[in-house]
Amino acid sequence: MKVSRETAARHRAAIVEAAARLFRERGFDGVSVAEIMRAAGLTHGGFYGHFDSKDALAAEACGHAFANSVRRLAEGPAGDLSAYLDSYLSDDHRDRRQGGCPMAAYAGEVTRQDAAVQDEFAEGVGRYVEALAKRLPVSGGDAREQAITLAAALVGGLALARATAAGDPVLSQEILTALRHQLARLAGDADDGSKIHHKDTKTQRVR
Amino acid sequence: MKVSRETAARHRAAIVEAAARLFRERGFDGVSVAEIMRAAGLTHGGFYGHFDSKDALAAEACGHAFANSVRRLAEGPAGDLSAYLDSYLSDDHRDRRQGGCPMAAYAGEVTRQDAAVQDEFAEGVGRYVEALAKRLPVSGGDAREQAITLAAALVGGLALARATAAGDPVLSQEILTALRHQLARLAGDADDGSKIHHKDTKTQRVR
DNA sequence: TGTACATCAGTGAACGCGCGTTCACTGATGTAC
DNA sequence: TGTACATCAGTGAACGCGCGTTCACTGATGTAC
Repeated sequence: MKVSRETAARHRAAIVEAAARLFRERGFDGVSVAEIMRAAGLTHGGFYGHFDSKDALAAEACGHAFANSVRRLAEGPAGDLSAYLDSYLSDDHRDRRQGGCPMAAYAGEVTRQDAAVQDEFAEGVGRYVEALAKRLPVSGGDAREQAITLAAALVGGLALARATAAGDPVLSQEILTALRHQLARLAGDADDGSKIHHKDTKTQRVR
Repeated sequence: MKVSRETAARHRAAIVEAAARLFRERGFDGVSVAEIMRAAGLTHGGFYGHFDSKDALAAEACGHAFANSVRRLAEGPAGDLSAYLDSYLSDDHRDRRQGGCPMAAYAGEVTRQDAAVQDEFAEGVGRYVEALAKRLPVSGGDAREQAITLAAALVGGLALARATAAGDPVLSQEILTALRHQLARLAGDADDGSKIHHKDTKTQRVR
């Protein structure tokens, strides 16, 4: 049966929302269109009234996830990343992928997806790096290089902690702990040792 | 038709070899059993004479890839990782996934695979971290933490460079370059600036 | 060493299944008068 | 404002396809004598 335009718009948003969560939890190819529609409270047949294809939805869901992720990052205080890093490297972020970092969730399989998904992903990474550079306690051209390195360590660390969680839980935990320790020096928190911060941004240490 | 036991053993090895390459190139779920058998020069029907299931092959292929990866890492000189890092973060490694790092290839999808694959993966990560710690220019308990952080940055950096290669080739290149710059200070190469190496391993800098 | 036959690695057709996508249909919405 | 009807969002059965896996068959291997 037909529903009001307003309801239809809400349905469309619910589909994107459900897809963004399910895709991050189980991968693009691990979730069926029918499953997404069910999660949105609808039946699968109506899907193609909202989207041209599953690929088109994947691209939009990717953009949606990045928008949330970058907003959360940009909202924090400049010059102090410690709270953000601790939350990114938390057990909770490792274990509940649905609302988590789209880079850690999608990086491995985005190359096997539609070009539209790859475009959305690359744009998201660009915006994430930019937002991260702005929150670093350093500035200048070096901030961007540090932001890229920090992003890589976060994404790789979270991905490895997740991937080893079932096979070797102790190692998984050790990965998160090690990264929290080692990356804290980049975070710019005020409570660490005395002569750690140099005026020369190039001497910023990891440990 | 029947073949000699010797030939059959060679066939089995060829299947594992082909699987290890194809799985890294296109993911576990992106390659069919028939495709692997074709790559090994056989037909798909004979597969189940060698392996109980596709999952069982996936686990063995994962172990095979890690064995090669860890051997390559362990072969290099202790105290100088610069050549290894440059090769890990090269365009070639980004573009030819078939023989590349199993962590970067599998991390994203291993949680959706059989338990045997997850076990093999976790064990491989453990051996990789151990081998990497041995090659760091520092020692003691801190070496292990640094090895984990370095591994995370390498895996995350390579994964992000690959994932953005199609959508934003400039960003992809920038990621590799930034990591080569930033991680060089951990590599222990002799040709970098003067007062960079402290006796105190805890002051090892990333930049 | 040579022969006779049981073994079994490999072949290719066939299976059941879940997937993305299509389509005829339904009935509430929203427009034209 | 009220009525009549065209529109179109959502339903659920059906499609074609590729997948992992099974199986009857083939014929070279390798063993028993």
